[in-house]
Amino acid sequence: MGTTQLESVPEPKYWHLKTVLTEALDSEFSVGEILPNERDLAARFGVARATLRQALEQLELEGRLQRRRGVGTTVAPPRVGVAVGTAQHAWPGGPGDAWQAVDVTVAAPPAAVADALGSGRDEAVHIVRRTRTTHGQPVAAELLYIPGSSVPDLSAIDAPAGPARARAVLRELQRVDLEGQDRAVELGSARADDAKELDRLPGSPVLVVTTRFHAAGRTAAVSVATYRADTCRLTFGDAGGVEIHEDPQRRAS
Amino acid sequence: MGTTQLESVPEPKYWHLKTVLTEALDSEFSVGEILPNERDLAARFGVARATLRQALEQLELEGRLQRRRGVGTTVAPPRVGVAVGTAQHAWPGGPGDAWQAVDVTVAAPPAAVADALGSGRDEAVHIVRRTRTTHGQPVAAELLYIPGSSVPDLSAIDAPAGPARARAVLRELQRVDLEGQDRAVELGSARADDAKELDRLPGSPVLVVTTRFHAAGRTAAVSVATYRADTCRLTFGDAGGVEIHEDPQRRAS
DNA sequence: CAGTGGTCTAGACCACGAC
DNA sequence: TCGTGGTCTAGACCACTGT
Repeated sequence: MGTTQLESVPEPKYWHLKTVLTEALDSEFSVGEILPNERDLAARFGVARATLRQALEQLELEGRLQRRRGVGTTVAPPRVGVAVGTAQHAWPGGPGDAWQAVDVTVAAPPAAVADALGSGRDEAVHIVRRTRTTHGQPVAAELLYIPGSSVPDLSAIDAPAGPARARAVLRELQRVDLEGQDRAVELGSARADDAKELDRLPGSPVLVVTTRFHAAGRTAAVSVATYRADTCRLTFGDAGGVEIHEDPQRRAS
Repeated sequence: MGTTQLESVPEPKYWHLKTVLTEALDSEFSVGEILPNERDLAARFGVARATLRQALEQLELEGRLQRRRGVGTTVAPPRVGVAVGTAQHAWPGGPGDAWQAVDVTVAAPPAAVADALGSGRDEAVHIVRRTRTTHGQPVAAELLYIPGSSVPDLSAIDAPAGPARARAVLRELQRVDLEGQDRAVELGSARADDAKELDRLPGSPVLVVTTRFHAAGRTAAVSVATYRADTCRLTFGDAGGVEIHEDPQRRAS
């Protein structure tokens, strides 16, 4: 008898749906095109709307679709390559920095950040909020934690709250000798405040990039940047080169 | 009257649930502990099981929970820091490499990889499969695409299919002068084959690390590595230093 | 076998965007 | 006001794990 494993592991419907939709996206749709609404699509495929949504959610996670409440579902453009590893050994806010300062506050950081900074858990630090855009679209929101000991001359600053004051704090930072930095990338979900900056719903998947800046033999600042996982591909260029513009996981047609 | 935005934006139930569960995890549960099953939890919170699951899914995405069919839901240990940026300017398979070769085949790569290699879309390349484990747990699966032109002396290899032959191909690679490499990280979902290696369900979120190796003025190899997003934090150490062991997004208690 | 998480259904109502 | 995606319900059955 044929021991060829035939249908012995039935594929979930949403998984099969995803495959079908992926192929349709590759061959029959162009970037920006609007798909039929979820109720129509579900009816067309003969499944419940929840099942159809499970497939759409995965495609959105993979950056193939973009869904907006009140508008519809559109075919997403290829992910944008966002340089993260460039300008190594440079403080944030230096020349060529891709970020835009928003404001600065003084408050106690999250416990994990306080530990990284080696400061007390209730010790207040400067918290600079910055955003990053590419092609006019917001791609990342950042919180930059700077202990007062890293910017000693801040007392002279009299800029009012807002971007001007944030930039003033960053300018002070440039005066310190930066010895090195290290980074970590992990998956997270957008907090309410970040989601707002990124024009996404809270809970959307984000790539969290944590950078520690070392100076004077200790951690002088910590940056926690959240990038939109649906639209971004983080690039770490060790050597100059052209960007990969297509999803390497995407199968050959 | 009071323009203080009071409850004008009601929080979704699953979002509130997630907050409550997060706090409970922080204060009342320890790593490895088993949570009540989904039906009981849903009843306890007075919501439908689907709503409860929406909260659990996000917590799993954030690496706080681990769910296994037929077993239950457990409190996940903190994410493992996995070094990705170390041993720069070294071919895969060199000394100190954390990967384990599984086998090697010859086939045409996905279109995106073929483009990166500058080879024809139907041109076959060597495809080395490798896996990576930490603390006994599988954390990543890799496909390494090597054009025949990068390993010219392969004809002499007579190792049988399997790990031995894969290692032989990698050994040939070491003979070429590596000029540089660049990397990209993005969010993806596990294909069926990778999911199996990673002991996860197909579609699970993964961090896809694409590395291009440059030699002789061209791209000599491309690696596509998929890391379990739930258990891994990818580290790019530019400077020696201690790892951050806690989730920096996690709020202070 | 019993118990768990995974999939699926057929509805309902809500929040948002555009007109 | 209308159409969209987002949330939620109360069930059902399936696939897997351990005993």
